[in-house]
Amino acid sequence: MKSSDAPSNEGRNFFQDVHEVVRLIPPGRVSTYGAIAHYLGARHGARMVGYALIAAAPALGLEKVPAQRVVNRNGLLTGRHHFSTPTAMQEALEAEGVRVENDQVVEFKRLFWDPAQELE
DNA sequence: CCAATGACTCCAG
DNA sequence: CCTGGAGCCATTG
Repeated sequence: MKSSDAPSNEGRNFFQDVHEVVRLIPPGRVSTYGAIAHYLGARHGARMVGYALIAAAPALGLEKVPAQRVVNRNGLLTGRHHFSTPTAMQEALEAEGVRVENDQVVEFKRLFWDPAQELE
């Protein structure tokens, strides 16, 4: 197994790790890609975390990954376009008690949940 | 195998 | 203060 043999064999481990952290996010809280990436070691870059959620998108019904609780560092719902509906992400957040205004999480800094800090 | 894209982040002007 | 460009790493074509 070198390059084109087992791409998702070990890679899936990374996704599963992201899924676990995202799943551990308490209701009414939000996290960021950078925080998750940093918790995993900040070696993969924040972008990979987003890709992990894309890979987790079909897993939303299987793994129950609350990707709506994951936003970018600005608290902006960058990935809402990847949801079933462009408002699904905001609706889900508001259902959790998180207010979203102009595609941005209100009091995001206060609702920010850092796995490396909370889980330590 | 090489090139392009992307749910991001940081640095510089 | 706000806008733009480069960096990073994995997935996809």
